[in-house]
Amino acid sequence: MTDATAPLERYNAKDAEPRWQAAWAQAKIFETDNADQRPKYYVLEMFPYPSGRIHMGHVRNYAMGDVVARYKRARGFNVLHPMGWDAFGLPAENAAMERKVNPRTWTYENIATMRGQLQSMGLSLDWSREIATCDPAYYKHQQRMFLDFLEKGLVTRRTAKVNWDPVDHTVLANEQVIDGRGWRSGALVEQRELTQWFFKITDFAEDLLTALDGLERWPDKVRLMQKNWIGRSEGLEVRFGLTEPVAGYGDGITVYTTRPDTLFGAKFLAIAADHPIAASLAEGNTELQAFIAECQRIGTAQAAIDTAEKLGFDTGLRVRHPLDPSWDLPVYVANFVLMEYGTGAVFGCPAHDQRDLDFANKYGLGNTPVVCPEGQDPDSFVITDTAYDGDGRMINSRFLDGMSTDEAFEAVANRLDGEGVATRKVQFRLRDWGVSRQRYWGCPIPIIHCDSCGPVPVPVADLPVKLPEDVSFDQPGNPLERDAAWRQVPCPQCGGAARRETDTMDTFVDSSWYFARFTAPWLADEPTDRSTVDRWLPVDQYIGGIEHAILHLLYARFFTRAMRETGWSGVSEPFAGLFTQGMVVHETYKDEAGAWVQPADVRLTAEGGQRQAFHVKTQGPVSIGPIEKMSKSKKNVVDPDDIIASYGADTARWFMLSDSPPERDVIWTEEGVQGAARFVQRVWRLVNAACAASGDGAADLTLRKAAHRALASVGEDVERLRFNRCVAHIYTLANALDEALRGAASQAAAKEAAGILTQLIAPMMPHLAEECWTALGRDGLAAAAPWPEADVALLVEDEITLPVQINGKKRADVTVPRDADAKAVEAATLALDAVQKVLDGKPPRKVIVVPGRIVNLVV
RNA sequence: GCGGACGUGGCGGAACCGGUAGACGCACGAGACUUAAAAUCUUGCGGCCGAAAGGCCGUGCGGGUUCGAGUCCCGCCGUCCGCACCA
Repeated sequence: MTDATAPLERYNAKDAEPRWQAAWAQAKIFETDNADQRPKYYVLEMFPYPSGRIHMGHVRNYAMGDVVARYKRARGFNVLHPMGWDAFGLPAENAAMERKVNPRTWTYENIATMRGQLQSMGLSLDWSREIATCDPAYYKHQQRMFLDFLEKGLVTRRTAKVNWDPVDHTVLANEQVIDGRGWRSGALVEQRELTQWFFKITDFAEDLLTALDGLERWPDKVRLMQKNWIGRSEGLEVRFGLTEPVAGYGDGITVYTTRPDTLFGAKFLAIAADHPIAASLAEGNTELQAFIAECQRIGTAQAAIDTAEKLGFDTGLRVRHPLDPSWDLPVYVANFVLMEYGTGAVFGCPAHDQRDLDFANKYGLGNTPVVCPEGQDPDSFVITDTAYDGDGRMINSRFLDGMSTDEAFEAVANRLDGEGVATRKVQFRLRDWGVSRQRYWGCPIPIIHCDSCGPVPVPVADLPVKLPEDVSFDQPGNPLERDAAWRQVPCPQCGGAARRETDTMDTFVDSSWYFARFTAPWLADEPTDRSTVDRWLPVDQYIGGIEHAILHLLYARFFTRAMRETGWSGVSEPFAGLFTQGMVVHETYKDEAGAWVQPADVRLTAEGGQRQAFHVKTQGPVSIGPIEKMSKSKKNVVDPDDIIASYGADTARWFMLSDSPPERDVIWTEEGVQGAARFVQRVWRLVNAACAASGDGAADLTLRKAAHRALASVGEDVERLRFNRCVAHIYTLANALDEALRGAASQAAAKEAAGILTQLIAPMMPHLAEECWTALGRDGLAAAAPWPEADVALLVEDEITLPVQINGKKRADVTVPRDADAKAVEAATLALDAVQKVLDGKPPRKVIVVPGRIVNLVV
């Protein structure tokens, strides 16, 4: 019943949104009080890198987090929902080189821009807790914890082979090398020997692995990825005695194996090219030197590894089999053995390892099967070019014959262990986290190098070690190394001339504890306050991209444990609930010349279902390409500012939450945004129509049921982060309200339903909700209103309609009272005309009644 | 190669513990209002047969379990993701 005399003005987002943002800020309703005694809820989205402008991925991420924050607030929780900036990193230095701006200036300008953009989204953030990791007030505490970790033995400095990114001129951690390339630069990574600082993440390998089981609100996928990354295996370190000692090395080679059961199938030993014994042997052996050099050359390029043949070099050395001193095995240097894993040496069992088999076949070493699959005749079991790596019965293995592989493993382990030849060893794939970066724009490592005292920690009282402000980027490399004034300092221990560590910390260190800092970012002297951090952590709901499944999420788990060890927190796990959202993707467009065209320049038509695209300027045809992740290179990006300017933040948020399940990619389409914009206006019309309703109330009960059903469903789905379903429930309620207004809803019932609709949209479209709240004449702010309780009595129907199947096919419906028992349902079903016609006087062979679900007759 | 996830209309997707497949939205068609367009409203929309009532087919493919399978089991095919010489 819309009032036709005075046409309703359209909802004006441009006017309403800043107005409500100001109202929220003034009421300070999103500022969180640590002393508030209500149950806490900490919701956090991964903080952004201040690259310049926010992108649609940010909009999606923060829209989701904001729904949770606003919903939990309405549910009576003391919600912490902070925002900050992951502000150190290479792009600032690249900008400095390209545009001659100071990295700090560049970063803070970006922060200002992006803060404004986030604020225009209407996010319910506590801006009073904002932090930037490049602020000395932040990294001071990171330096403090570095020193604490050092004292606890959780930081070490050692020479190691590291991944060197030749484009970014810095070292990368293993986690930061993707397919042999730097995660940022995409450059092929080289191996270099450097002295570096390491965080001893491997000290926690076992705990990081087993604790994954307790992270029940993490995606299985992420837990599995971390599990594989940590890569635990149980095996044996076995010493093979050399028939003759090697000068400068010793008289035995230790290998690591997870298959000691197959020891009687051994045909050779293989050692890594950079194994110490290989180095000893290479002295004076130019052939071996050449082979080692060749291995190292191939070893740096991932592509080569994929195709590289198994190559070996017979050293001429012989070792004795640990279970039979009369049995000698040749020792090869092989290109497939990694020095970094295990002991850098393996024994080869060709029959039961494909790689060993390839190698043995190439060098004519033969094979002896020692594990026979169940059901296979041992006498006819022969291995030619496919190794058998499964379980079975031991054969050709002397005292092991007849045992299972597991029994044989134990028997060998016990025997060799008893003889002092082998020890059981749990091996991890995970390696220590190298945190040294040869870059300027990062947290300085608080160490001073003194020729007489070695590396000396900077005294806590002298923290922070601040980055020098006046730096030049006119030369490649790290400006800190060239800054003599900054570098040269007296040794804190002996007072002699010394120099600062010029490496800075990996920026992943910065993001490994920011969630803890948010709990009390104002603390000047300490990183955290124990009682505060212990009350807020773990984060109840963390939301971010899947790309951090290993990197950031593993580092943060380590760092939280290290903080626990050093007393800065009492918790072990940083994130109790994790949600990984999908990407924002978009169609790609190309003009006739094959150049990428940005969506803003494309006009789409769809006459008769045939989609066509034209360039808005030239009117020339544009071809529609595949849907891909938004990227600058393909120009398929949509600027959030443009969307907010033309449609408003609520429309952008609503569209982001509609349709696609949040963990999947969402396809950004112009039609979709327009659909969202239409719904914004529709809600506005409905709420106003409800205020003007004047029906006799005939539709009231139906409407109230619909409203409370939506209320219950939306609540349940927000809790499970199924925002696309929330959207569907809200549409259903809007349809019901429309229907009821056309029918005869009373004003009271219409306004109640409109009020519920307003509260349901409030977490997603908060500005529109405030405007509707005011139109409905409700007090205060919708953002501060408690969540309405669903009336359970309205959720159940008195009568239910069940489908009736005959032989599994639906043939009729039967309507029965809600609490009808199986007998009554059966009787009602058999009385149906449609059923009687089929039965034709005969009784059904079987009747299945599932109360509240279905009836199935077998005839 | 190893590990994992997924496969439903023109599209995004829904379907809880095995119980009415396609909710909700987008796109599209027809109609109303309008001089016209936009907006809005009504209506249709998996395929085939039919005027309709209704019937048959249908959740990647082939089998199986079950009164009943998108859902469970076995075997294929395809797509995506992660790891990748890890001993």
